[in-house]
Amino acid sequence: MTKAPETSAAAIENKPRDFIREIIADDVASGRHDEIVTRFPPEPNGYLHIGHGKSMCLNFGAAAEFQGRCHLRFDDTNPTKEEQEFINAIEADVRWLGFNWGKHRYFASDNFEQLYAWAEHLIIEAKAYVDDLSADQIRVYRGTLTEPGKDSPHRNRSVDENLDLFRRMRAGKFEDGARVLRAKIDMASGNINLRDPVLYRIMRAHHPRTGDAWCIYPTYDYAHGQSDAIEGVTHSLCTLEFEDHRPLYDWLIENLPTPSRPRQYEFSRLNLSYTVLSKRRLTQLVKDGHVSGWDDPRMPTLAGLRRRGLPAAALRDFASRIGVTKNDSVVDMALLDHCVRDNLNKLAPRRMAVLDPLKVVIENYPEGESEELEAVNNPECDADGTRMVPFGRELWIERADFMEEPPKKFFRLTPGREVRLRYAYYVTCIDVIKDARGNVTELRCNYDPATKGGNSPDGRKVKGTLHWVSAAHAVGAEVRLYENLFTAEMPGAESGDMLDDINSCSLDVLANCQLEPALGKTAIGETVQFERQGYFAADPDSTPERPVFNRTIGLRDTWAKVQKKGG
RNA sequence: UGGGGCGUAGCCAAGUGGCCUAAGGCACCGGUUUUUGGUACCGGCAUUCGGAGGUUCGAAUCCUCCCGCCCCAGCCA
Repeated sequence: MTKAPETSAAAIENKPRDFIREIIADDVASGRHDEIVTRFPPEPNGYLHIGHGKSMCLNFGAAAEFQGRCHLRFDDTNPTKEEQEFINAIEADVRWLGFNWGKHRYFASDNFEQLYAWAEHLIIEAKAYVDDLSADQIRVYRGTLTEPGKDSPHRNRSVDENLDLFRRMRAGKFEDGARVLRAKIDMASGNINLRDPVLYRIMRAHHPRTGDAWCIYPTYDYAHGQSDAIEGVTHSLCTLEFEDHRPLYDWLIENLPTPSRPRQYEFSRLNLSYTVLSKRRLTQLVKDGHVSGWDDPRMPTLAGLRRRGLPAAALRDFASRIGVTKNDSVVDMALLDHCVRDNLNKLAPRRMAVLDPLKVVIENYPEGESEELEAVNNPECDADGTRMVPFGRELWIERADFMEEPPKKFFRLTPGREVRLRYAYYVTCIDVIKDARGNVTELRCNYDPATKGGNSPDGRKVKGTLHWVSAAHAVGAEVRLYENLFTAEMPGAESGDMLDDINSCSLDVLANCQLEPALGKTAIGETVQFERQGYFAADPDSTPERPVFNRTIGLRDTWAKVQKKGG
């Protein structure tokens, strides 16, 4: 059930599935490159989310389809925000999603010495200069969106003076922020990125990779394209907001003696309804404690989705379904849900678990006895075989599966009605026990021994089939039910503050769930189907005595829809 | 008001002048099967492509104008 066959089929047919692959296919056809090389370039300042997943599927996927390679490159040019913890987490997430960078793991910081040398080259060519203006002054000189900027008074320093100043910047002779190196392009350009962009800034910060070797650091614009060129990247794919950086990307490549000529192409970033995907906002959710951490199962981070129980293959399937374009779009969360159900339906073992238990006593079943009944592990996969499930006189069923006064289309248990207990027997409710306040506390039923396994020899039919757990054998557990983190499709769209749309009911912890015995041995991270309810993944918080499950996603529930319609 | 992009159904998205009275998927609505009210299967769901003109025998695809939305004024990426 992996997606690999589909991917290779697409590669064999060599059918571009989006405009990026079309560009690559054209370049392959024209023989522009010997080998296609892409790169996935995260900054290690946070955890990867599903939007990065889309990017990885594009970069690693397209490279593989064209027999090329994809590098993992950390864009680590700002040591004030980057941490080793994030580097480790990112690598784990890329691997989990199913991608392999082989020996091609790079850091922009690997290139610091070369980047510095090229900066001197620009200075010597009179294409870069050291500016003494403060950050505030530079902003003023930059002009506005509609008004051109003004040249800095230091724009026409001599090459020698610039070289000297820049060397002293590197040598730590100046305070943080005292000077910057700027490209000398065009202060009147309509494109603000071309108004003498900053290439280097002075920043005394400990870098996770280079430690304290540097006190000047290159900016993204200066480091990124040159790192692409050094690595031999042919297609540098990024999101739309970098579109107007492309002239600068090209300017630098054209004015530097780089070993190759990469090209940048832009596609639209992923937006998903009912969640947020900006690193700034995800960081805020974590830091302000609205979630338990980066791997909270409600988070759209890869770590969160993994803990929630989403299979990596479902995420890859999702990526291929949403496509790659330049349209601003918001993908319906329902599509992700569908991909998850589709994958898990084929692969997840079936088990029985009662989330909200109601006691049932089978009056005509002998006291103190029990038996084992055969249950199918996965009707979608015969090879998964069967298992034995214990049955006894006292059972747990789902409270929602009984109604004393049922509405018209309620097919489940009700006084006097016969239903099937899945893989067990037909039972009929003969009495309802209540407490002083009138709450149902227990059901008394009779079973028909001739219906063992769940079929009646006389061919009589029942409308309802219920899941159940033998009370004597049940394993107690905690189950965590999740909903979307936000109640609005686009959090914060109305008020400007996403917190106004946060869903206060996004987590519901059920402490008294009863599971069939086999569930007590579920491996952490494994996702199973609780029959008739949904898919659930064993959480790392589980202990041998008490498993904890996260609801990955519920089964489609047409009964809930019927109920809703009925009133 | 400068620069750069984008507009095909509720959502995503094919389409690159004639086979488009516009693929496919999600969602939704019907129905069949069913020991999961799950799955699977069948059927429905844009005479119309942001709008208006124009070119053409013929336009979602070409041209013109207009409208709407997104991004850019970090020494963030």
